[in-house]
Amino acid sequence: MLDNKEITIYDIASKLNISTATVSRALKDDPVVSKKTKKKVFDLAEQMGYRSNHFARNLRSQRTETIGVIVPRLNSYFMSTVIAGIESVANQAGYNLIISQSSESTDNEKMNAKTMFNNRVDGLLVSLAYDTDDLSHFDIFHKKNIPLIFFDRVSEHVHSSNILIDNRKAAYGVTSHLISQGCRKIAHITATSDSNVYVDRLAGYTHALADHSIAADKEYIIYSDLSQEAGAAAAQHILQMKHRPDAIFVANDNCAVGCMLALKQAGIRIPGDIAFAGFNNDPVSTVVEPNLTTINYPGYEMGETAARHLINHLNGNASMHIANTILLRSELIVRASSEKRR
Amino acid sequence: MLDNKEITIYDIASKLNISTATVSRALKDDPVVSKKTKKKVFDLAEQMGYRSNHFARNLRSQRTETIGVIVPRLNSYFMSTVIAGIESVANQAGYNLIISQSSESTDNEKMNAKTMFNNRVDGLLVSLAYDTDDLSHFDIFHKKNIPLIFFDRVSEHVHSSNILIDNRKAAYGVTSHLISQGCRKIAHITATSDSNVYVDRLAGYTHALADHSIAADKEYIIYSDLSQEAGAAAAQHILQMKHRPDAIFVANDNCAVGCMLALKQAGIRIPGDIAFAGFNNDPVSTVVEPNLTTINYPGYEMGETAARHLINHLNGNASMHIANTILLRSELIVRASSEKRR
DNA sequence: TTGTAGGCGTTATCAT
DNA sequence: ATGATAACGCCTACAA
Repeated sequence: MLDNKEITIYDIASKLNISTATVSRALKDDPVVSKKTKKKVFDLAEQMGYRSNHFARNLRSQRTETIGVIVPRLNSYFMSTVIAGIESVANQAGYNLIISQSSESTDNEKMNAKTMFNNRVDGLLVSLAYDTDDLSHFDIFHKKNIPLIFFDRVSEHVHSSNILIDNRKAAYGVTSHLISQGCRKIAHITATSDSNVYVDRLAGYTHALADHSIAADKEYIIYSDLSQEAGAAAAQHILQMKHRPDAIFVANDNCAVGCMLALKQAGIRIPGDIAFAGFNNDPVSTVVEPNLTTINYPGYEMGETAARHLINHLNGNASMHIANTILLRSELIVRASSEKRR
Repeated sequence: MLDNKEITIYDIASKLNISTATVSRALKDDPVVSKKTKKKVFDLAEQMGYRSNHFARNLRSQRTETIGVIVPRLNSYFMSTVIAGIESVANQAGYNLIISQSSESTDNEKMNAKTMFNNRVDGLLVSLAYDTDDLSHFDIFHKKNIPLIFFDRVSEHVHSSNILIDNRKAAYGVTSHLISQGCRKIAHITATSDSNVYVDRLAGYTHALADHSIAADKEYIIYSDLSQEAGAAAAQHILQMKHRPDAIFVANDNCAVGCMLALKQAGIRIPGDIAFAGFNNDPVSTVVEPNLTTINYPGYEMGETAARHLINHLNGNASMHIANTILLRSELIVRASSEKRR
């Protein structure tokens, strides 16, 4: 038995012989309505299976209670963790999430942004695609005063906040750690991307070398797409180098693992011949043998922070302009892959 | 400079001295409108920065172009892959996604369902929480004729479709494979859950043993929460068993990996002493050594199928009642962890 | 081919 | 404490 007829406040009002205005007020617990009336309204609404119509409400109130999320990929450990964090905060605060992925394509990102805009999200959380440099597709949000927060893959945009970790510092720490283990010929595998994430990690690596008076060698900077397969390919390249590195710092764990496995297969001992460090603290880092030294990247917390920051702003509880950039703490986790001395 | 004033079809109509009806029709490319008028409308709309108001439209049309998704957890490899699949199809078809996680709690699931209902999703895709057995919180959807599709963690509900793999058959295949490798004392690590997923895998395991005239031993069925830590704990249990198994089939890869690592640490050789098989084809399965034999679970495809199925139904292109259950193909991937003979 | 006008369900403003 | 009523922006009979 289907009852497709939706109950509206008119139905409740007419049954109770009161006005829709009173019903509307009662339903939102307006203190101006008498307790008696409220109870009658609540009970009847419950009994008739009333549900409020968000669209009518949004149409009136010009708010949607919806947050848009655009990420490069949904199916990575890191990103799904971030999204779990966002969801938990948003859900608690009564906000809905609409989520889309750019698949690392700036064109998709533009379309996604437009969709979000047309859906009139109250605010937007974005992690940029690999090679997005022009941010003009986000201008419309600023024009309509819709708050925009970038996380992880961020970009300097005058009117938006950024939430990220200090990639430079983290990479500096990793590299220094490798140096402290006696390594001098340290390679770095990074992405062919201008994203802050990889640029900053490279900068941290470079600075650490310089601070320890180790000459930088261009040959030791290897560009890839950071996939596990790319790690294996990088391994082949490394095997053929004249001056093999004695340590490799990879910009993410997945790629590090691919590289490690391939080198091991070729008879290289880790960390004996080559020490290893990754980035992210992905689950694979505790599965690969030896376990991978890495940076713990607090994805869940980043999601929570981004969502909370945005919602606070929407509620007028905090000004987004004050905290233009929020840096989350990250930490070095030393595991066997880099312990040459113990 | 902010312009918060929204452009409506009224603005366009009055500027062009035509009616809103014509503008509305032109905007949706109604063939009844003259090309000339259409062009004028399009151009002006573009120029004025018009965007249609979904809420007004939804309020009229009683549709939302939104699909709700409820999953137990967002941050697992499998689930994020499924969601990526859903997103790609939904986005292509012009549907939005609103996503929430039950965190394996039936209470959360109920709240999520209610939220989805109040948001008037056009349809709902659900993977059930660990211990949901009563499905009455989904009755409201059926009452309003809102299509509901379960995937992976499903349940027999008269009015909904299920999309899953044949867990029983897959588990039967895994177990038979282990038997073919010469194993006779095969343990199974599963979840303390009545979910079809684990019940069916257990059934497949049991049947395979029976079909090969191997006596089932209750001691060989180990219950856990299937986390990596639980795998390690199971390993301790196994080490203390009088009659140690010579093979272990674990209901997911994560837990299998945790168990393998702990056993290896204790000096057990894999597959020599104990062969291993998991389930899901999670990335860790190709990182652990030896690589883990597993079942390839087509998560992305499952997401695509679920979304496509739902959208077809919403568009009236296919009846959901015809295909009440859709089984996706899964396949055994044999890797070193189970190859006793080669 | 275009226009008129009513209604989708809610909320805010003004009265009472 | 409650009611009447006008928006919110769009769509679609029906009329012209």
